[in-house]
Amino acid sequence: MVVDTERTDRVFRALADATRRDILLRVMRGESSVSTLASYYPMSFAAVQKHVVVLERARLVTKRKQGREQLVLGESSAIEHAIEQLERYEIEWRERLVRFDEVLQNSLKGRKQ
Amino acid sequence: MVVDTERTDRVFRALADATRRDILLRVMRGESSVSTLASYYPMSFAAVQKHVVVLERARLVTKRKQGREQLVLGESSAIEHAIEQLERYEIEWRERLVRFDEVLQNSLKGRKQ
DNA sequence: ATAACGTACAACCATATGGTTGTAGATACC
DNA sequence: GGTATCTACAACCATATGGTTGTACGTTAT
Repeated sequence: MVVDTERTDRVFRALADATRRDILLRVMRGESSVSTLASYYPMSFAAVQKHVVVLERARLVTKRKQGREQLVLGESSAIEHAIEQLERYEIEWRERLVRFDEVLQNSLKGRKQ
Repeated sequence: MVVDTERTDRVFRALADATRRDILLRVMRGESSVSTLASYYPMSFAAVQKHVVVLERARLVTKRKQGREQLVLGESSAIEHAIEQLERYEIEWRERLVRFDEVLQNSLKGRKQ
């Protein structure tokens, strides 16, 4: 079950930065050129361009060339992948609660006897 | 809306490592001492202890002392926090699809006239 | 043709990260 | 008491990360 860790690593790593999360929100609302994105943040164009590369490698965004611009667009599948990963933990949690409940039930039965 | 970025950073950062994700799965199944956890991985006790600290700072796990052992337990609220964050992106995505659909509908109406 | 714009990428820097070994303090065992 | 176990933490190292500036190249505008 240690499949896909590379991808999962990259997705969570990409999401672990506030600037990248903000870029992602913007490009899920609609595609935007890299320089337009750069104009929103108090850092150099190169820094923003690097953030886009990180998002791209995590497959959270895609780019398409239009003239001299590179338009960045959010990709929903990677988000879904991340949510699926997290839901595994929720499932574990619920199963744990169920087991706890069983133990509780058994101990109550024990008392009644 | 730039609230809570520190916490979100820490949660995603903590999840961006396969060893930490595995530790998290184990301690959501049931609490475990740090040295027991360490026995599962091909690295030093100190390395695993550091991973636990990272999970702890992200509030993905809690510790409680029992004798000389420190028992680590998964915390569901941080996972839920992370899922909530990700669902924001899903919502953006759906809204984007709705807008796209509206544009499409309008262009179809336009043609009919 | 030349200037301006948008992008990519290299080189560099400071700091963070993930690992190591070693040391020291509590607690449990004999 | 003495020894083994569990944990925490410091010091260290190599590499990754997030930022910078500078350069090069293709595209658009004058």
